[in-house]
Amino acid sequence: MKHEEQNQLTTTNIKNAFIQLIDQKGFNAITVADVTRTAGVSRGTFYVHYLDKFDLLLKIEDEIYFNIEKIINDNLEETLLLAADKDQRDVPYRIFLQSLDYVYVQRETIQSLFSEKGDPLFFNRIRDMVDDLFTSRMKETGAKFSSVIPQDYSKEIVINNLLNIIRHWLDKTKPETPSKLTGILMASLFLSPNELIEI
Amino acid sequence: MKHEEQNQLTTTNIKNAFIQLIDQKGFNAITVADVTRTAGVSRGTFYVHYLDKFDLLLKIEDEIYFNIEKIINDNLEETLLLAADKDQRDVPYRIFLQSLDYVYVQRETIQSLFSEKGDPLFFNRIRDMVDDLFTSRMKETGAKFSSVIPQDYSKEIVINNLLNIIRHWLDKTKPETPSKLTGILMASLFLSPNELIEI
DNA sequence: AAAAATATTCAACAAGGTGTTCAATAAAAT
DNA sequence: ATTTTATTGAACACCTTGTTGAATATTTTT
Repeated sequence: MKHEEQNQLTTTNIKNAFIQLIDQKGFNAITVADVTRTAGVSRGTFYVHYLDKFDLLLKIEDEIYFNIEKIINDNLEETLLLAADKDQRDVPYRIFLQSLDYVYVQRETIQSLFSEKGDPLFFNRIRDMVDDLFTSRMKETGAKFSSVIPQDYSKEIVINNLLNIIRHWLDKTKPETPSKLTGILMASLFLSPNELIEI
Repeated sequence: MKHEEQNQLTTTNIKNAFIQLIDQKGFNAITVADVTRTAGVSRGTFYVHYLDKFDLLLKIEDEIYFNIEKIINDNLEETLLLAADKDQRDVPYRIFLQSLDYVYVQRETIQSLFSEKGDPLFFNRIRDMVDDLFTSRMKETGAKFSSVIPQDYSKEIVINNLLNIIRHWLDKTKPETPSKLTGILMASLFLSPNELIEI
């Protein structure tokens, strides 16, 4: 086995063991010895690859974070090139669908990280990224938040609505297909809480 | 000083020191020695009152949890006694206002617990409580979630909308009055994300 | 083929936190 | 006057941490 392959194999084993342990006992309770025992490597090896368990967590999260960011950015750039009014309406739909396709593939890992046993800050980090992209997009298109209620609350509602739905989706044992959920997300944009309750 | 007063004083000092330390270094990084040093008591004393830092956290959270639960329950019971259709409409308004009055008084503590440095599970615990009360209330009144989108998503949106707004409120350096926020919460019930964005 | 670089293992280490225990002190309650 | 309660401070064994160094095996370079 080549050095690069060996390297790859070890870090993959460590990462898999780590996710497995998050589900079992939760991130906080994990020790480095737990991870190396589960991964079948020595404790010394762990410290060759990572500073500590936080560094390992960060590296797993970073990969997901930057992949999602790229998917959204690529879609936004494509849209700018077309610049026809008709195509602009598809933007959220396309972003939802392509992001969800990726999230669906990685759902076991993402679900573990998002869960109570995982890293609560990761959800916030993703939320802030979406928030930033959304905000700069609004500036570009000249859209503004309504002032029926204070603007910071409007923003909070719009962003959190989307991400809470996705988080709920990930928690389900039998999640809908990404395509189905994209439909739900699109529909949710036009529904008020009051309309979701029938008396 | 009487024994009971002394007891009270010590636990209060410990609790205050604990909240202060959550803001400073975050719950995870806190050691028992940190708490006792800040509170000005010996480490031995801490273990007389609490099992560990998790027990201390739980006791602080429990007080807030049960107070909020009581406020909501009292309002729901009152409403059942009146039973007139007109009064039923005020129910959410009264619950919001009275809950927020309490939350506002305790906002420093609650904000610390809800923050990234605090205990992310506490927000979920409050959310689940509100969810349970809301669900049983809907059964009593015969209300149902709409099926425009799957019902579990409808529920998710309604509950999270309210609690995310409150969390955002707590994060503000200059939060609105409880009365003002009650108005925002009531208005949010009739607004869809789409209506919150002006193109 | 020989030398150098890389990946891993194992054992040892000090440092720091954990939760327990116990003797000592002081004040309040009985 | 005696007992109960609250606190202190020190000592204890245990665990996890991150570091280090010597040993081994395999791959890469020369």
